[in-house]
This record gives sequence, structure tokens and C-alpha cells, in this order.
Amino acid sequence: MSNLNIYTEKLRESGLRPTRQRLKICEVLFSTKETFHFTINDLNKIIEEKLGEKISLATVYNTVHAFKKKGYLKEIAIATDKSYFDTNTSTHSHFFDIKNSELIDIDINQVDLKNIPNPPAGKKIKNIDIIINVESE
Amino acid sequence: MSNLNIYTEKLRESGLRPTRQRLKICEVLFSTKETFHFTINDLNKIIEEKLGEKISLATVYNTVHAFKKKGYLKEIAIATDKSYFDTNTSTHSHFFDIKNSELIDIDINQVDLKNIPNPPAGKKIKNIDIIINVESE
DNA sequence: AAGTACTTTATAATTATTCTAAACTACTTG
DNA sequence: CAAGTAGTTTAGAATAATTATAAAGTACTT
Ligand SMILES: [Mn+2]
Ligand SMILES: [Mn+2]
Ligand SMILES: [Zn+2]
Ligand SMILES: [Zn+2]
Repeated sequence: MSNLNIYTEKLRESGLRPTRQRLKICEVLFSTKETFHFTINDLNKIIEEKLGEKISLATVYNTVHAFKKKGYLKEIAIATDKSYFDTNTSTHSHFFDIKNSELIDIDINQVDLKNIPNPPAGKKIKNIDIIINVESE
Repeated sequence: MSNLNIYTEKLRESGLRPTRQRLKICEVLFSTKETFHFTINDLNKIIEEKLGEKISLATVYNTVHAFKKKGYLKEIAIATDKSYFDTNTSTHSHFFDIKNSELIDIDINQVDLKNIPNPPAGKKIKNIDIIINVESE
């Protein structure tokens, strides 16, 4: 049985119309057991190659942003030329292998900040991004 | 007395010729008491406005990259559309105010990771980027 | 069935950055 | 110093990710 009905329902609940394009993208993003990281280009390739579908690049961007806004995706704060997204929306940090641009999840419990400094006056902490850069040895 | 001779010497030591453009950029970057954060665009504006000089944008890029390579500048790993650089080259973390794109130094002693997780097999940790995102309240 | 708001799409625009190749300049060497 | 050369600057073109535009298409309401 497909997840189509589930996605349709979820999208409607979110105020997003369950279009053919959005449902395809849901399949790609949310029907795997494991979560994963991707760029817009990655996602576009998967859609074309795995699904034999072609969705306009603008729609892929629109959809990813819409899903992010609804909390179904997270954007990873990493300083590269392109944006990375994550189907794992729980709070967690990452290893990042610069050489092959690979992101690897770190369980929230495995890394903790001690002595979190007080933010500057008049500002409050929203969230903390931790990237542990690694390289193959 | 100007720092020109010092910069000239420093550049020569580094194998970089002390050109008029590089010396100007040294003045802007390294003659202030306080360190600071900047984008290429910021730097270019300072050169034009404060020094009445005009240096080709390509040269500004070239120079910043050369200085970074020599360790006189650090690039801050922040996920924005433009790159940020830092004249503070010591190991430290940052507060980042997304609203006004402001970076604020955090002393290295004020924030520490506890339980740094083991990197994936065959990889070793190079460095750790910590960004504490803040917003005005 | 018709109307409306939302969505998709191709394409253009934007923006940061890098590339190119010609002109220029700092340094070395005779 | 004069000449050679290797490094540097520069304007402008190229690249690449992303966003904007606006027309055509679709989902939902009535
Ligand atoms: Mn960039
Ligand atoms: Mn970007
Ligand atoms: Zn992740
Ligand atoms: Zn700093």
C-alpha cells in the first residue's frame, strides 16, 4: 500500500494542496525508513532518475521551502555554496566531511555544550548549530 | 607612524609582494585595535569610502583569499548567501544575529563541548564550528 | 459548472563568486 | 641600472545557486 493517502491528508492539514508534484516529492523524501540529507540538485536528480518524473526546478524549490516552513524539513546551517536540507527534523548536530560534502547525523545526546555563554544584552538564544568538520585520514 | 613598513615586511615574509593594493587592505584590516568581521562587500565599501581608493573587486577577493591562506584571516562558517571573514584568527565561536547579520565573538573559554563524539570510522576531526543564533527580543 | 485562489512552469533576473587574459609592477640578476 | 620574469591587478565575462515573473494549469468551494 502506498503512502499517497497519508501524504494527501498531511498536505491538506497543512493548508497545502496535494498536487501531483508535491506527492511525488513526499514519496522521495518521506517514504524511506532512514532520514537523509540532500541539496536541491540531489532531490531533483532523484525525482528524474528514480521516478522518471520531471518537475520544474522552481517547483522543487517552492516545495522544499514550503515543507521547511511547515516543519517537515530542516535546513542545515553549513557554509557551502549550496543549501542542504534534512528529513530528520529532530534537534541534532552534524559531522561534515568537506572533501565529499557528506553530512552525518550526531545524536543529540552525544554532544553537549557546557557553559553556554549569556547572549549579548537584549538578545536571546534561538538555536545552536554545531558542525564537526572531519576529513578522511 | 604608519604600519606600512610592518605590513611590507610581513607580506614579503609570506612570499606576497607588498603591492599598493595589499598594503591598503592591510591598513583597513589590521590597523584597528579591535578585530572585526566583514564580508567582501563590506571590505570593498570601507576601501572606497574610508580610503578614497578604488581597488578592483577581483583583487579584493584575491587578497582576502591570499590572507586567509596565510592565516591572517579566518573565514567564518556561517550559512548565508555571502562569506564572512574575521580578523580575529584565534579559535573562537560566535553569536549570530540573523536579523541584522551581525557576528559577535565568544571567548573560547566561555563555551566548551562536552562529550565530543567519536568521528565516523576512518575520519578524523579537523575543527568544530559553533554558531549560537540569537535574535533581539 | 463556474469561480477563485493556489500552484506549476519556463524563463528571466539576481547575486556572490570565480575565471580569463591582457596590462602592469615588483623583484632578481647581469 | 637595464632587462627579464614571475607575480599581480584589472575589467569584464562566465558560472552557479537561488529567486522573481507572469502566464497557463489545477484543486477546491459554492
Ligand atoms: Mn558562496
Ligand atoms: Mn545560497
Ligand atoms: Zn541531519
Ligand atoms: Zn570572530
